[in-house]
Amino acid sequence: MSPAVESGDVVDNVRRAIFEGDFVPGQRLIEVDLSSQFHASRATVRSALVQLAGEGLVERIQNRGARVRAVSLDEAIEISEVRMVVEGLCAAKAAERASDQDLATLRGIGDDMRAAVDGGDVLAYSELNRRLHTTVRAVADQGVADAVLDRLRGQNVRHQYRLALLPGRASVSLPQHLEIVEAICARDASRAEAAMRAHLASVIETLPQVGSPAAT
Amino acid sequence: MSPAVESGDVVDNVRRAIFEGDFVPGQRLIEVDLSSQFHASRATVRSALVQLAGEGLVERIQNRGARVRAVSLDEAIEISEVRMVVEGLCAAKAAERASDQDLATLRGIGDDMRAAVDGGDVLAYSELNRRLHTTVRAVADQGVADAVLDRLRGQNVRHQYRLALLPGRASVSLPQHLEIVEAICARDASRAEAAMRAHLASVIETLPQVGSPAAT
DNA sequence: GGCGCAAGGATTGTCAACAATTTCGTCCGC
DNA sequence: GCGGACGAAATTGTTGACAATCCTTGCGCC
Repeated sequence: MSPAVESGDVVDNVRRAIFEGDFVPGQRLIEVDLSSQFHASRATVRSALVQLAGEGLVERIQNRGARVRAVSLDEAIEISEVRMVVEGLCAAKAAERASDQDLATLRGIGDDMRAAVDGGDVLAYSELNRRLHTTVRAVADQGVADAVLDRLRGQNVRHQYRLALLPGRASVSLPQHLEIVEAICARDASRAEAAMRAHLASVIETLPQVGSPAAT
Repeated sequence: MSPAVESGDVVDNVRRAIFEGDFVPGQRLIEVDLSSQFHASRATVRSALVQLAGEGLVERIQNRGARVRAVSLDEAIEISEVRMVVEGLCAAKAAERASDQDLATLRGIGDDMRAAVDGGDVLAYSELNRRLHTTVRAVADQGVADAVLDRLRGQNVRHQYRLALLPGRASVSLPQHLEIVEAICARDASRAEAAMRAHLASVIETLPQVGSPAAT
């Protein structure tokens, strides 16, 4: 059916299209095209583009339209540096605030990670990686940090994604992940922060190897 | 004159109005009112509100319009916690990257701060405070961190502002500021980070004393 | 007197048309 | 052959009107 589409949907659709690579970095986003593609009015699309520009996913230039923002390797590194300190903060908060239930969840993720690496299941490990970071942030219950991280993650999904597929990456990051879990379970805030920072520092070191992301 | 007003101007005008207290937290921002006040079309105002919502200055609810976002004390603390770690990162980067010229500038600010506190010039000290943080960020040359901090600062200007006026605050923060300068001048990244974090931790501790900001 | 409820006003969301700007191809002069 | 001016096409920016939604107010009913 020709769907009735409201404002928020267009934002979500375009965002998802960018994440999934349907719109590649640098690609022009022309308002009429999007409006026909998503069955929304041009005003709706326009508003969506303004919002996405605010999220840093889209670059808008006066009278010249919008395009998918391309993040350079240098910028991806800067993003990861900020992530490092903010996720470090979250880890510290998580160590302070985690309930017994939370700790059990974290330990479970750690165990599953070990199993995934043992079994050579890269995909499962990647998913667990995502879940560990998400859980730490949830436990930290730090809304501002969470919002900042969401923004930053959106901007370099492409770099992140390629990182997980590097051969041998898992065996490097597994002990780091386990150390994060242990530190939080020990309710040692500064150790948890240090562990998270060490992990992300290692990610940053690895980033140049994956290089600038090309098309899918 | 009835001025021709373009999109970006409305954003700037509304942002400034919020900063200067012309629009108080919680106040509704009605599109037609703003469009007549700033001599812009409603679509332009609308776009500006979407953008400001992205900056966190304005809260927009579906079909209910926009209002100036009120940040609670709790949220101000969270914001400052994130600032603490990100400015810490900037301080560390600044220590690594500062040129001799930069160091001279920082030392100059430090000296002026000492003088301002000696002379009891609270206003000058407040301005120097702002300049020290700005300079550190500039020297760090970390665009992403800079953008994050800009966003965060915009959200709690009101809290920040009141903090500087607390009696006796300057004598507490002066040595912290000087330690930041010294650490950067010693090109000691981790010491600089620690100094910056200690300073902002002290700010966070002080925040509850200023309380929730009332109207001007 | 309090409560559900409908009508009215106020405000936002959406749309289509128009104006302004940029971009790109073409043609002319050199 | 090459550079610059001209013009058409493409695209964005703006405007006014209309539709949808929410809030308020006043009325009837219990």
